[in-house]
Amino acid sequence: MDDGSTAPASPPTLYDVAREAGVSIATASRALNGSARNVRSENASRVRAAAVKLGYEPHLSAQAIAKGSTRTVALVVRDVADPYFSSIAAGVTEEAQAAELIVTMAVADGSPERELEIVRTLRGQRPRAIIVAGSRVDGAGTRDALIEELAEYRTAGGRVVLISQRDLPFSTVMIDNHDGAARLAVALLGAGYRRFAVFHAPGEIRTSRDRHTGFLAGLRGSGVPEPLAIETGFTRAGGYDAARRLVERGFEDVEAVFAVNDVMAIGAMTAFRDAGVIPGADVGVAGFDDISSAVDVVPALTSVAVPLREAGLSALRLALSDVSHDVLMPADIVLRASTPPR
Amino acid sequence: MDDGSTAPASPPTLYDVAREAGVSIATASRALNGSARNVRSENASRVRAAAVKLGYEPHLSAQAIAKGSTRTVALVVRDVADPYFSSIAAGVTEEAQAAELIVTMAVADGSPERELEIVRTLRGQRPRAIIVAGSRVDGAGTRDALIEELAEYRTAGGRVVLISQRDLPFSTVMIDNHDGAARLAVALLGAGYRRFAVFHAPGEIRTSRDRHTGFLAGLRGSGVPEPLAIETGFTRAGGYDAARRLVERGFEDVEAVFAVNDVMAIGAMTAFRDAGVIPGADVGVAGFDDISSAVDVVPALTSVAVPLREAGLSALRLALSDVSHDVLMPADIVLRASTPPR
DNA sequence: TTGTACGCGTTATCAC
DNA sequence: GTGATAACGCGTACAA
Repeated sequence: MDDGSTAPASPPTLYDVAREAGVSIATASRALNGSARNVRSENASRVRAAAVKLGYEPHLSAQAIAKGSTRTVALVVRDVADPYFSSIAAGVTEEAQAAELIVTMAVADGSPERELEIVRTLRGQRPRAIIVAGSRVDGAGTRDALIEELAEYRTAGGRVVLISQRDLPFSTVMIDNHDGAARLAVALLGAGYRRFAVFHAPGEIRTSRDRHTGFLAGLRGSGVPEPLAIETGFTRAGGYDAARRLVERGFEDVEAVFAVNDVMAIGAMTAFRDAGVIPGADVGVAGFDDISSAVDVVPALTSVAVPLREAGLSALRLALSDVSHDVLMPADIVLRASTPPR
Repeated sequence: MDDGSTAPASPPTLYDVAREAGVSIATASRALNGSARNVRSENASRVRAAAVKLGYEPHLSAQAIAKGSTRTVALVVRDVADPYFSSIAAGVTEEAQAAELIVTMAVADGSPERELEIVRTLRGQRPRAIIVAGSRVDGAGTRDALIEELAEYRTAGGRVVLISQRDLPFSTVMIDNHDGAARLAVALLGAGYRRFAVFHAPGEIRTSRDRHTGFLAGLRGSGVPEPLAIETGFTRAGGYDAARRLVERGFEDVEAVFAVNDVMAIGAMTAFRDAGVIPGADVGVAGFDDISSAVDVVPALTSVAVPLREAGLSALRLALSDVSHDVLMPADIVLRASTPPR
């Protein structure tokens, strides 16, 4: 077919290495992988030399199929560019490197269908574990389908770990959304705030809902009026938009805003300022997650600190251990200048 | 060996599906993978039914070894949690999903040795392409080793694409660091600034060096004094620290600071403020990258916008195309309140 | 249209 | 210690 001028250039195989070293393929395998130390050292070094000379690198797929197991873990997140998920991803990859595992990452983009499809393809990789970081959305048949897919994966010997809320029957690294938000509410009450608005995402997003209801729970019994709820996107743009709408509506009846995550809160702060409203002075603002930029914004953002990187670390550790339980990541309230005492 | 109470639970294979459907393994393969449409539709549906019933998912490693190619691309970054890299990663994964490719990600953590080691293991995956996002560091033998490793991968049929500067002999998506910084310098001169400090990273970091020298080049001929150069880390903490040092030293002779990336600039702004120095008013601050938080910081940060996500998209597209050339991502100066005209 | 059989690169089980 | 050789799960000539 080809004119054959250039070879198809396929990578060297173990067979090539063995031939180069003048030994059998079996010996070459042993020398390189060394499941047993029973190779004459002279031969071993010849093989190693041949390997580097040829630029040989073992074919992981071939190893996987021969050994019946991979050194791969799969991670699915909603959006890598979001600091929330990239922090988790950083934790997972860090722990993976330590365990000499390769991590493959997929982005669900907030779509349950996409998420399901991703888990399906990922299963084909036969990864040691699949870690799904909180893009979970309630309702729809996709939820059951996802459960089934993950369950099949598990019965086939895979480990699955979820990060966020325990709303699916799998080991999960839980973020203390409800209680964290409740304690934030109490802290804000303590700072003298009594009239609130909550910027939240649509109800199918579990994380948003838990933080929202948690906040309300924290307020309960204090006698403060029911917070104004403004629904918007779970993103910076969503926060910006909600704040803009709040200003247009008039915000005389709200002293502080709780946005269910920091990027929303930060977007809201900018929107406020763009509208001539000074965050911290004219209106308090609080978020959730305590992403790193929370301290670089002005005024510094009150938030609920969640050890995201550690959550990633624990998730993989949990996946690799053979016990199956849950882990709760603590949430710490951190009051900053965006909610000065009043 | 085992008491056999619970089966080892290995995933169903194509063979199981074939048996369940009452056809040969070849027919099953054809029905599911469908390289040709020559399967009686009745059989085809039986096979598909059997597949879903058994929860079958093709073993990607087995397919890879049988077909001789994977549907995988590898991405190596310095730090996922850094918005610079996570934006690139977002672009790469987005394009990958579109091409139905799985992306495996590794973190080099700023260590050339680690980077080399990563590329080596990644080669074992036999990915379609390896994309290395600018953690390149000059000097040391690791550079040549990396070149050789990537070259071997390429001659073995792999595609390699670099993101950042064209300092290695491979297709690269170039960020216009030098020229962007030069134009920023000109813009700042135009805004009336004449005495500068530059916060830069150690010289081995190419990106930092290029932006630094580019800035100096932009100043050249204008007759302004040589900028004060402060070396620090390439991170937010580095920026914070540099600013602190500058304040301690006294900054009467500097009107504006150019930090070679935005996270450094943002860290610097916070440090200035912590020291009672108002960014924008007492000292101008400019960064590079135009990460999303640049507009959420106060005052909004002057920066050089680089389409990072697009860089990721192009990188993968370039890797998949069979031409081998370079792509230059434009850099746009965006003047904001952190460098008001004076 | 379908099934048999071989090959992909590797590990593991044997004999030697 | 070493070398054949049979797996591993799948694709695909080739023959039927």
